[in-house]
Amino acid sequence: MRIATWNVNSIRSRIDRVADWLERSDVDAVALQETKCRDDQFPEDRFAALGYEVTHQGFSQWNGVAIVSRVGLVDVEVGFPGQPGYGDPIVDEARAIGATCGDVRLWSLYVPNGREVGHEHYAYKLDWLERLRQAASGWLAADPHAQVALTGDWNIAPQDEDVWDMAAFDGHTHVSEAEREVFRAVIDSGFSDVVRPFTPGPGVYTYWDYQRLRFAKREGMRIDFVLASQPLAARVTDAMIDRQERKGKGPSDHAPVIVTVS
DNA sequence: ATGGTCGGTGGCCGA
Repeated sequence: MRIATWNVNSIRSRIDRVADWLERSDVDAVALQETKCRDDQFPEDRFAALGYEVTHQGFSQWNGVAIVSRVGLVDVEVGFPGQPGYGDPIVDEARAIGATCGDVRLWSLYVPNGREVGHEHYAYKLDWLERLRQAASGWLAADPHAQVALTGDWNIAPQDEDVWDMAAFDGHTHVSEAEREVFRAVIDSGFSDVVRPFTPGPGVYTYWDYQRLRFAKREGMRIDFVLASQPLAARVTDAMIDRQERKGKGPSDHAPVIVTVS
């Protein structure tokens, strides 16, 4: 079984590329982020034509998460228990959706960006991650054999080598100690990054800003992760970051991350 | 050269 995660930066503008990629990638279940559409705008028929079921949560042009699967898609959970909202008034955001695909409990997560250290959105990001950690920790406590994959755009570069130049990020989000601390706390709750062992750095990234020729200059960030519960991690036989998908006409600014599970 | 690009939108905001 092959599972993947991909921040597509608008599913409507990317659908042709995503469909082409699905056809040749032999991926069974994909978590998508930043679909940037409402449920009724999601191009479900394009996935159905390729033999994939879809579940999606999207309210507007912001955020939006989906799971696409050809190995079953059951027990859909929109949002995780305790997931915070944002804004004034506080409203729910489409940033998390879970489903069981095959025997894997797959989560598509779009962690809040944070905007600036000290910003209201930054506090929201930290709270969101801590709440996620609490929920995920609870799932493992309830079932030590749970096959859980927390996948998505985490908007955190956990190590210095996960950005091309730490000096460029001095004082910015994604690299702050508070963000790294809560990311480590998720790991310490019983998950592991199952991609890194197969894609060692430095200089290995999943995201490259559209601006300033970042991709051509190999100046990226590693912010998209597949964190697997230990029982699932033990089954992982391969992983890759499909950076080919960052090339060509009309790419997302993120590459898909693919994991092979025995 | 202190910007540079995308996406969705609607006459900017978010990334």
